[in-house]
Amino acid sequence: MHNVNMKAEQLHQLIWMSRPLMQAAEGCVEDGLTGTNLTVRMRAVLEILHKYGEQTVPELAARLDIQRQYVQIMCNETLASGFIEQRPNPRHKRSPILTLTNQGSALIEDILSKEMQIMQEMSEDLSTEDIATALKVILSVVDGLKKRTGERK
Amino acid sequence: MHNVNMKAEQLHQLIWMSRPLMQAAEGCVEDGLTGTNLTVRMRAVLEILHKYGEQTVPELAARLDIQRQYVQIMCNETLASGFIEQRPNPRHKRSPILTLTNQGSALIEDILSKEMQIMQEMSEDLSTEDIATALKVILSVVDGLKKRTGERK
DNA sequence: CCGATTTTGACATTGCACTTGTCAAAATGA
DNA sequence: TCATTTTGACAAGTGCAATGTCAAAATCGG
Repeated sequence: MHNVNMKAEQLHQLIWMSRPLMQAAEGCVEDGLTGTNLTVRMRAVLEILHKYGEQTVPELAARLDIQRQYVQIMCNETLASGFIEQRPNPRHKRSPILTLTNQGSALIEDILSKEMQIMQEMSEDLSTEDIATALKVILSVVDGLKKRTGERK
Repeated sequence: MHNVNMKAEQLHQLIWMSRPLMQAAEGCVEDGLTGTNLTVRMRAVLEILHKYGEQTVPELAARLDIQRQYVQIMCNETLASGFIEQRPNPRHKRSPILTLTNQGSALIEDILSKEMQIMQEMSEDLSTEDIATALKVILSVVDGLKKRTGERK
């Protein structure tokens, strides 16, 4: 009984660390972007393109889970700075496929490798099992929260 | 070596779950607020006052880690709706102490207990140790990221 | 006690990260 | 072929803040 409450309270505490965690992460990323002419949201576009390959704006929007209109703006900015380019889309003539330019590809790889180095440094303090456990718990919590949202609708 | 990279990648994945986690958490909280005339930020004011006791606006701002000017607005809204009230501050005559009204106190207790019930349900799938481990990892990561931010300055 | 500094509340402005709505061209599907 | 959907472009609005400024009040150092 008391044990149950302790679990619940720790879970509560864990969940509300998500905001500080996000802020710390974004701050760190932003730091790594100084001198690159990239914004955080342009970096996000490059990262998805690098990870999942070339794709259209609506596909990116689905992946990022934000409105396509806004993703369009992000992508137009990124296009303007030359880190991505458009390629004709055989499947849809109005919606070109976005791909990394050589410059964009080199840049995102450099950024990601520097970020990975930070990850490695930080993971030195932690065991493989603990990290895996933490990830598992978080995935489970996100899932649980989502299931419980909007269920009254 | 390969192990090191796996740790780093899992950590990376964990960190970028913070946004979905936060959104899911806030969505769930918002759900629990329907019908209460409370907004998420008013709830935050009530929660801090409930947890740490009566205090002034600047103290609240420090606790929430946001600008006092904005906290002022949040508190004025909460004052207007009658969930908190002002009490003269013996230590500072311009800065009244904010305290929960009976109504506010009952409301936040009700909200928190409903939230705790959700926490308990979710924690059923997870062991006490795993939750503790996850919390430990997250605290460590937040700490590590913060240390590495702005260090070039 | 006094003058300099700090704290506080109030108000105004601005920025950011999105969402929402609309339109027209184009593409798709029945 | 014709109704529906997709897409890019554009406009407007929203929520959550940060930032700047002011004046009254409070505090602090001598």
